[in-house]
Amino acid sequence: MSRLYITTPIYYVNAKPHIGHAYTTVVCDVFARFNRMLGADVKFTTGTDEHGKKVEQSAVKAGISPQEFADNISKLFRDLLPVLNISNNDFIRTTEPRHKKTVQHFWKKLKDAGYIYLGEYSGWYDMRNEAYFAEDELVDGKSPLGGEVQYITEPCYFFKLSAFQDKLLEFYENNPDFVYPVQRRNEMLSFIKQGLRDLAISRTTFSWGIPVPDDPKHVVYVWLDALTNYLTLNGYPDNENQNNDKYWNNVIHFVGKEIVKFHAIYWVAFLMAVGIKPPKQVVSHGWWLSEGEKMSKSLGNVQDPYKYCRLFGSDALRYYMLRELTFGSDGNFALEAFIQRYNSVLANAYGNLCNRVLSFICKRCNGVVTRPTELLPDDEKFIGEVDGGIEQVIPLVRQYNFSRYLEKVEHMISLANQYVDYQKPWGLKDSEPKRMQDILFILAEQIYKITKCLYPVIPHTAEKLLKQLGIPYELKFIPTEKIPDVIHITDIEPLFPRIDTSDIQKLNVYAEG
RNA sequence: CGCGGGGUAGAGCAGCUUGGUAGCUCGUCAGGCUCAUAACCUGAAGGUCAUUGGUUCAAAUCCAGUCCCCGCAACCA
Repeated sequence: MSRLYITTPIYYVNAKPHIGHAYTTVVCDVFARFNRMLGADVKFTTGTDEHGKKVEQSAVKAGISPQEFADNISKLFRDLLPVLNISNNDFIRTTEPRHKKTVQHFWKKLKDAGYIYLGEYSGWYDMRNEAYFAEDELVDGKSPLGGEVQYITEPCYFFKLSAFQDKLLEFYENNPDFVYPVQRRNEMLSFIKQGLRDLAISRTTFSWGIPVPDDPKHVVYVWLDALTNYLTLNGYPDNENQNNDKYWNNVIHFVGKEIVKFHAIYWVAFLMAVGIKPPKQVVSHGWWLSEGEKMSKSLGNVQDPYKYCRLFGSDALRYYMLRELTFGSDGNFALEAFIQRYNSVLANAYGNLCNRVLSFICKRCNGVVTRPTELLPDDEKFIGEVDGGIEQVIPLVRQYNFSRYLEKVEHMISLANQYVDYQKPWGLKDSEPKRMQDILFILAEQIYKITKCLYPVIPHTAEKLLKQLGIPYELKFIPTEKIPDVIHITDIEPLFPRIDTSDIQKLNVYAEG
């Protein structure tokens, strides 16, 4: 059985979760569920990143301890998981003892390997942005980030990143698919080729962090701290030999485009330094704009995932996010587009298809249909097209092409609606009742297959439909999967009730309140 | 010569890596059906794929130039 270890980044607790966090998590969940359905043993993890100066400052501002502050926000991230129906296997907080232990162990390993040295960092320091700049980088006496700067010297541990330039290039050469998509890979390559400078990996200007072993004046740089979570979650250091670990041999890190560098360069170098195999792939996605503009707190247009789940259900949000965005690119999150997709695809095409077929079976066949003894050419054509669709869907998901995957499924739904219209079972109830029930059975079976395809994206509704069909959910997924020879249908209800588009304003008000 | 993304039917997007009938959703118009969540099905109109030039038997797709739009303080997937 193939194993897979899928991770979200751990989310920084400086602010509450927004639609972007939800997106990354949902993408991972869909990928995890799909692979499980194909028979993989999937470990899927997420969590929160809680150390660092910004959290410390925010806590001070809020008048509480950093730990309390982190507790509060971390809870919002954790509580979002069931709301989004996420199937993660673990949730980590960087403030947990198990993680502290891993980070300190990892640090010692890096040091023993000779890749950490004590030096000092001096330069123009932008207090607000916690970053040093060279003289020639300053703009009008301020940092390029706009903050006031002062010249300081601070003792600091460094990681010899410069020693990994050639090794990284070689690694990229040997693993052409390491960074997805290819544009991001090219960015990484040019970054490496520009020349890598040693990385400052400790801080002394604040204390909210994991103390450096044997030198507790320093705390570990947040990114080193955060990245190490992937090891903590895989049992390191108790499970010291990660290179023989089946999960570790198939790690896929899903990340937003802004943090590719940390995963695809720094993290790889850290792991190389201690002799642990780098991840298999870093997969990066784009950003959501909000109603056409960049999402930001100051613009007040941050999209709240809780709101959409409350209004339309998590399945609808999951579907919209995966279908709307071409994976890897930026896209626009808009209520109107959300409702349009919901109504046209989930309500009209899919929901109505299920409803028209199942209620027909209830009304005309007393809820029971049995497998036909023979198929007509039309039936075989239809079934063949659905099976063919499923075969196309699998590679699309493996290639992270979620929007085209759903487009394919939408096409399969359309084929089913065509089949209903063309076969006109309602015209056969008196003349050819046998043929009528054959048609309905075939439809029920294809609906089942289509629903299986949709399951990773809309797990809640998919289970509901299977229940209506009276078929227990099984994880396995075979393109030519068959349902039982006799189907009993009971308790039908619409899967996705139509949204009244004239009520958008009201919906907004309701959602805010 | 700052960096990056983008310009494809009325709107929003896919296709561009691996050149070869321009595709999807919505909208519009005209039919059909009546099982169904006023849903479904069929057909039609609508694109010189920003622009110029080049390569080629053939370019939305490759190459070069030009124009235009968006992002690049912080928060942050």
